[in-house]
This record gives sequence, structure tokens and C-alpha cells, in this order.
Amino acid sequence: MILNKKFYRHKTLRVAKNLIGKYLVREIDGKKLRVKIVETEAYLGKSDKASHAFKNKRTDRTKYLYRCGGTVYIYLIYGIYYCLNIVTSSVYKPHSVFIRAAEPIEGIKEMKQFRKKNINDLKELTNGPSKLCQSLKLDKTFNGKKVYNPDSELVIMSSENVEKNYKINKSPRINIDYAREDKDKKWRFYLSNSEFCSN
DNA sequence: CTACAGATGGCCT
DNA sequence: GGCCATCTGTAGG
Repeated sequence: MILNKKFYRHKTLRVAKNLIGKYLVREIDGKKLRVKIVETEAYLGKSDKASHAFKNKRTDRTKYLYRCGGTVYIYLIYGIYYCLNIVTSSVYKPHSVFIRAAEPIEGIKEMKQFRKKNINDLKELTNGPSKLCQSLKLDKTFNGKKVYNPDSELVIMSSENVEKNYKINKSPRINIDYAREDKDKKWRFYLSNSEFCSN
């Protein structure tokens, strides 16, 4: 089942936690690529010094954060890599959940092709935000698309028949030392005991 | 195994 | 001009 629009219209910390264990499904050339989300981070907009939308900053890049929950926000980082976010909350709050890592489930052959490196170790496909974008062939053209829309090439699905009692840990977010007093907030969530988390 | 420098360009001041 | 929600190759223990 595709998660509906309402799923994203809640407090961002809750959505970040609830996204752990869900399936991210990418359709490309009739092939289905499926991964299980194992690591996320919450970015709380106006009041969060680590957020691109701190103080409600609105630019050509960040405008997608002001769309409805379930909208895709992808940005270029370090000139070469992409990072995936899912917008949450209401259109008045530019919040999002950053997807940091996942476990490859289906379409592994295709993911290996999209990553340029020769990968032997499965977790090297998706154990980082930009590795994930490479494996799923995601880029800025996905900006503004809706992950609750069945016609999208990128959707998020609930995981029925998968163990429901996930143990989820919290920690500070990664690589946001510039965020001063917000850098120690425990807004990163990850599936405990998963080898597929980032390092 | 860990440590670190370099890649590379859009974004924002 | 400086920074950046990253990754990789290489150097060294």
C-alpha cells in the first residue's frame, strides 16, 4: 500500500521515525527498484539552524520545502552529489525528512549499474544519502513530485508482512557542525542492528 | 583498518 | 568568495 498524503502531515520528528522500515520504490524503464528505509533525519525549518529553510528562508532551491507533505525535495551537494528529502507538516512549515540510508531489496542488478563503482558489498549501494540517490537514479528533476501519487516514479509504501516491532535508535544528525546549538539535537533515527546504516 | 585531501558547482552573502 | 545534510581514492599503520 502506498502511504497516503496524510501520513506526511504530522510533526516531522514523528514522520521521520515512522518512515523507518518503509519501502522506497523507484520505477524506471519498467523496472522496479525497492529499498527499505533504515536511517532518516528531521529538519525543522524556521527554528532549525541546520535546515535550508532556517528562518523561513525561501529561494529557488528551497521553494519545494513550502509545498505539501509528501513532496520531493532533492538538492545538489558538493557540486556532484544529490540528497533526497521528503517534505512534511503543513505548507506553512518548510520541514522535511532527509533519507540517509536504506537496505536494497529488489532491483539490485540495476542499482549496481547506476552506481559507477564495482560494488561487491550490498550495503555499499545505499548506506549514504548520495549513494542512495545514485542507486535509485534520482536527481533534481524529481523536485516537486509527490511520493503518495501512484503515478509517480518514486513512491513510499508501507511494509506489510514485515516485522512491526522495529527497535529504533536516536542520535544527533550527521555533518551539521555549523548548526551550533542545534547540532546536538537527537533528530536522527535509525533501525538498530541494521548493517545498512551510514557510517 | 583509519585518516584525510580532493573533486566540483550551485547557492547565497 | 566561501561554504556545503558527501563520497572516494590513496597513504600509512
